Amino acid sequence: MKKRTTIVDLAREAGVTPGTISRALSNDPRVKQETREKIVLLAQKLHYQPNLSARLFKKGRTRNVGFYSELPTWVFYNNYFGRLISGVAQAAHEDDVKLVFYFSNIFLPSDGDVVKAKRELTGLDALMDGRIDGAIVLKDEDITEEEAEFFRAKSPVPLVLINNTLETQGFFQLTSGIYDRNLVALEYLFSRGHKKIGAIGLSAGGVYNRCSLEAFDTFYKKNGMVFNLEWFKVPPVGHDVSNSDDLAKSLLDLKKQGVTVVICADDLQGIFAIEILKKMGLRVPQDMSVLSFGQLARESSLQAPTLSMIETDLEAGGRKAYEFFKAALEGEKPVAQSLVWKAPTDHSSVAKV
Amino acid sequence: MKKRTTIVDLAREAGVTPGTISRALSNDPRVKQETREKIVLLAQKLHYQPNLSARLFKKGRTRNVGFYSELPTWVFYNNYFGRLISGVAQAAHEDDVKLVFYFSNIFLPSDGDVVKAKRELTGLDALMDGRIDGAIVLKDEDITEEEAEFFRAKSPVPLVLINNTLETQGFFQLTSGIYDRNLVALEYLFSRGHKKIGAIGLSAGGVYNRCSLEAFDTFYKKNGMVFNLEWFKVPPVGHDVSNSDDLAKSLLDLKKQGVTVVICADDLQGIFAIEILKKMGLRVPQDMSVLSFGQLARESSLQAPTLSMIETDLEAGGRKAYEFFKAALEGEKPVAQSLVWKAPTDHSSVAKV
DNA sequence: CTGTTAGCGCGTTCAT
DNA sequence: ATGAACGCGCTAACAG
Repeated sequence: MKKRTTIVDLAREAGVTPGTISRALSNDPRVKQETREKIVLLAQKLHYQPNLSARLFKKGRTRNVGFYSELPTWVFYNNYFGRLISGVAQAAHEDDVKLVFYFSNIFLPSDGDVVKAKRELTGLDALMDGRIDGAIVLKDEDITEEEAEFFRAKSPVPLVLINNTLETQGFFQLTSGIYDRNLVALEYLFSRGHKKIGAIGLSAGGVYNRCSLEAFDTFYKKNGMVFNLEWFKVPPVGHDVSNSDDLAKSLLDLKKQGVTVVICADDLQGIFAIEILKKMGLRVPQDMSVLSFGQLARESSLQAPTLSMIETDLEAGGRKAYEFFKAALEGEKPVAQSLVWKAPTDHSSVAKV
Repeated sequence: MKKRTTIVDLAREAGVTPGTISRALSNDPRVKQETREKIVLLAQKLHYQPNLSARLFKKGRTRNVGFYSELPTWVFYNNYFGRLISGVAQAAHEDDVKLVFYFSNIFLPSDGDVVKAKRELTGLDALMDGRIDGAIVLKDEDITEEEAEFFRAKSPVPLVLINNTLETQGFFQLTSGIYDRNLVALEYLFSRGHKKIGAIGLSAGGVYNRCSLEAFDTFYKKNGMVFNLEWFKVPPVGHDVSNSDDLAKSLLDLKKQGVTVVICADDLQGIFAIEILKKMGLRVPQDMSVLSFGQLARESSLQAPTLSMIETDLEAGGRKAYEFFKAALEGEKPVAQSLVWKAPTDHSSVAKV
């Protein structure tokens, strides 16, 4: 492998000092035209590339933005998170900032070393390693107040929290808006005449179910009705949220109770639900409508006539997260914002009751 | 934002020199136990985090591996490339190396600056910016010999080429094996009795069609038969490879010619083909079998009874690419390898002819 | 055992 | 218009 040609090599070759090279290549007006031309030519000839690491190191910046994820690497082929990341990547690229990935170690075995074990515990520590100017943080669960306090006080790099449900003081945040999007869904379904609305949650104990239920409860109360807790189905602990057997059992029970529409946690769950309903001999959406959140994956678009989506622009969300990172770098006052969710404009996939 | 506490701050506070701090924290045996403990305690108290940028800068390494892509950022939510990237990310993470993304600028407008324009032209130049120890390169088309020559001679960082079809001397390579996988497909289909095999290609002029056709030609000749060029359908230039109208026309034509199975370029194309065949009143796989390559996306798994896949472990491929990067760093001799493609073991989705 | 010095590659002074 | 010197944070070599 070829050794890097440094500014010193170039200076030696050109018979000048490194300072002159630096000035010549950064278009400093105080350098003789003739010298500059000679240097530029020589730089091309020797294929000199300034070492950005060194340059940025001196400046105390890295022009790297971290993306921290506590989820496994399937975020790279997941329609939801992948699109979010895609947005971040685009914004960063246009800004000539590199996107660097950090994954938590919580799934890896500890080797017993205390320092390492501690790092594995919080994971976020790694973001303070000096290799990034700040990070966009995708937590699995809400950040604890203890963690928040620590990073507010000690972190030399700003953190943008995404996918949090609570507002954590002192951080830029882009929440996924589980509560919000369920409200949008409920309003939409009410407008289509649905009164008995079912839902399939995610694994028990998580924020998704909590926030969703809160939205259901609030909305039904506001309309002078009571939400039946039996209509909110939570897959057994440890089960895949798209497990066919669980889904079939839940859907059958909902149907028996006269539920007319089921809200699924993600598009995949929705697609499976539709398949199961059809196998049960039910017509979708006439006998049961199915609704979910996000953007349809390309493969799922075949389901478009039956699956209705409460939509959001995830790539725009990613861009927004990057903007927050930039704002935080500039020292601006933290802002919390939710993804914007919109009701469908094409009503063909949700029955009118 | 808090200022970083540096090794100097720590040294001042502890009443020792930076050298001692460095040794104490890197478990150098030549430091008194008492001193080390004092320093470790103080480091925790002040939340000192060694600046990895500085540390690695001195060592002349970055512990960053680049992933260069000439494809848009949908690689982040694409089932094929996303899984490949996922494998790279896992391997890098386990090795405590960060994954940094580089995207080509070929889709962005030039601002007229000559240097920038040149960079936008090749794109790969950016990989020599000193921020990474090497890179995994996902090109859209094969690397030109001119480019190859340049990087062989001038690049201070090793490049691992993926998705290339040609073997380029002097580089570690993981080819996607378009030729190979088609051979596997053809052998499998012959073993199931198929003699008239159709295929849908990608946009005209690309390597995919070229390599596929070569495989078809070779295989048929070897078996004393002639492959009918009419059986290889190429979508019109500029059309989406899953365009319904084009697919319908192609499939109808294939059926008329007595073709019994169609090989699709990717799983999405395959899924659409199945839908179209069904709409045309044909039974899949009895009247026409559909086969494709890769790993089924989760959403596509609903098609399992009808869509047959020539399989490969893409995450393993990503890991392999990372191994190649490591080997290249160690100065090992370049190796070219193809993804390993396997015929299905469950034959229910391909009819016996 | 610990302090001192030098230097990684670069940009930015301050001189000349 | 250019050279010389310094420093970013850290580690390694050399002293003591």
